[in-house]
Amino acid sequence: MNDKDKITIDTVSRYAGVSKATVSRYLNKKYEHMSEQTRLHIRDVIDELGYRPNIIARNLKTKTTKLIGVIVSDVTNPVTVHLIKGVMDYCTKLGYQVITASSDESVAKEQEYILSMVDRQVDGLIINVVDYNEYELLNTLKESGVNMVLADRTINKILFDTVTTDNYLASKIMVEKLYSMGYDEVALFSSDLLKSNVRLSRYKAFLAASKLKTANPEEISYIFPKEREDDYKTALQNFIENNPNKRLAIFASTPMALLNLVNAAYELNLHIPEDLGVCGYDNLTWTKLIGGGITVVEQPFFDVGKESASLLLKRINGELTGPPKYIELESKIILRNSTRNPQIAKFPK
Amino acid sequence: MNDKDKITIDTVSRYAGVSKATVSRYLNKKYEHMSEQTRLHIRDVIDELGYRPNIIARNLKTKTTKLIGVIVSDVTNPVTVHLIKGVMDYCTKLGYQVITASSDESVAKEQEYILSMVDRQVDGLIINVVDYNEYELLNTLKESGVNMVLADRTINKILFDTVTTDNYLASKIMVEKLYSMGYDEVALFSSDLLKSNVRLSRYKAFLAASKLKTANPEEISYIFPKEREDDYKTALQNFIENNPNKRLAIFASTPMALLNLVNAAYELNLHIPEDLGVCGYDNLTWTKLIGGGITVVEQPFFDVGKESASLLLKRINGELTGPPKYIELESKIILRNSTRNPQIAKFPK
DNA sequence: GTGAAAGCGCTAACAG
DNA sequence: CTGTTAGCGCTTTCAC
Repeated sequence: MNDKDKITIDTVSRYAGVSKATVSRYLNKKYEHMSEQTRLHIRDVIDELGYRPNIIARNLKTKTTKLIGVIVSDVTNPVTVHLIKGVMDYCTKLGYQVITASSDESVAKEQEYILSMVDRQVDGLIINVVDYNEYELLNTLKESGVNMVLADRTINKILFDTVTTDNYLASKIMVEKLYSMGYDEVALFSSDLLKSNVRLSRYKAFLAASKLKTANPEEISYIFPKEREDDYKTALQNFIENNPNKRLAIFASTPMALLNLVNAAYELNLHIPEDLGVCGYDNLTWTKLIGGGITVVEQPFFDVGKESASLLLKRINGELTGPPKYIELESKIILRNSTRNPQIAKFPK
Repeated sequence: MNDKDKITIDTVSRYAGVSKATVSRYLNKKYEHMSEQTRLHIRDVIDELGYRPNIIARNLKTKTTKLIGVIVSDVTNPVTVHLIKGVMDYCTKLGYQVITASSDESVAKEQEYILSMVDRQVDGLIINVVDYNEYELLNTLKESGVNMVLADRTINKILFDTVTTDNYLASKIMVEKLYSMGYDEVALFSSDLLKSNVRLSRYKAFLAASKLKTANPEEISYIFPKEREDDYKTALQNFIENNPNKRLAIFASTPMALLNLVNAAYELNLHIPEDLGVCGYDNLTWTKLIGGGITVVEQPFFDVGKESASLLLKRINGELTGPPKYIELESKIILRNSTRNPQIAKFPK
């Protein structure tokens, strides 16, 4: 970053005894109408000088930055992280770089980051939206032709290409499977579902799957807006006391709910799977270990990222036109020990 | 991204009936020598037009991008992720944006990403280096005055500001604590330690702490370059068989080793903490749950990121000059159930 | 307090 | 096959 001896395309052209245009052609690999001699010569001069083109100058001229902005609701989320990796790997391979931000579940931050990325002239945006409501800015962006794809979380009005997973279907199958394995009653434990379509879909799927098996699925849907340990314990105790002599299972529709559920079971001295069947989202490391393994729904998050990037770059290059696509990738149910053994739940000792 | 009706500083100046220079002053909040009237007027025109400055053009002129590059060895690593978050939060607050890449433990990729980020004129770089060897590029960068800080992982020659954690000290204390709690023999389980100073420090600390307590600490240092489940099982069995009638504990110096160790114990039907004391790195979610909680060393990774960013931005702004700083942040030992109960190990049934 | 003009480093017609 | 020229959209002296 020394200022004096900065080497620009001008330096190179002077040393090589050619024009800047020719050097530029070389840089952009437009060798067609270029003598091999000058090509080699320019190469040598560039080598010798250690010249590196200034991308910013190029960006200004070409009005394209080869930058993709990614805004996720939480970078530290162990699941989201694979989405980011999927985006990165795909983008990197095609010569794009990725600029990341974490909205921390705040719509205000999300908007702020969208704007600052657009200001920075990113070629496109991949967003894991905080809220399922479309807002003014999104419409404006849409109108002004900003390339954007929604990953994982969706908004109610399909304005942009969207890549997500089969939350409804996978959850429905999961719950149905529990019943068909021999459980008499399946409850839902979920984190707060106010803002995300993802959680809502899983909830609806639970209701749909339970409808034919139990009287009031709403009554055994436990939602935990505060994620308080005690609430989980109370709910769990509640569920068991209200269902004596039944084989019970719980579907925890978020990793947080699953974690808290497992913890509550531990604290109440309930054994999994002897006293209680347990399954949930997602396939985190610890789910392999606890109680000999917990049955989970695994979402293809790397692929969600990859597919999002793929759609985005296709839009950017004009390879894809027309109305927004909506893609659901298939989740996988991983059966483990925690749902192995439907039995009458014993009351906590 | 419409081309026709693009609104530039020129549009604004024309509408406002002032010069581009004045608008530029407004944009950069140089209100000192500016009548309130024109200031307000320009504000209104900008509002009305919905003008947004083109950051790229500004970057080209000012030769500063307010972009920070972060290259980590693995973005999906649940620990690293907090480092990134620390960097992001700090940078965002100061108006910088973060461009991220994952070297996937490849020095070649690391170099490639460094170069492409430098080409993109990032103001500075934060790197979680793959290898402790300094290489040519690093020296070149150093000489050309590129601002760079090394986070978590270090290189042997201190070329750049470095922020890491007290790996040696924390590991030493951890092992000493195990002995003082009543364990007779403490083994080390570690992932491959070829390339990272982090792992090497922990290994050396183990040797130092064990020296006075046991004859040949090297012999009970188990390294697993392949991370194969069976190797863990064999090693564990080995350690126990060779130490009959002793209270045994294991220090797993990486999360991977800890995970595999716990799994191996499970498979061998060894109970934690009844048959075996276990502790290790890092404080991942699942360590709270397994066997009523596993004792771990928790590294302040968010702060490592934050401090790295802080140093970097200080260098960039010239608030910090002189030789590279080397900072070790303090880890915290979290005592849990897994080391609660030093007992004679029973042979696996 | 404001404007004119030059230029950041590159690309892309258009000539030749 | 190569050079000339005119910007991209902004900032920044230097005048006035």
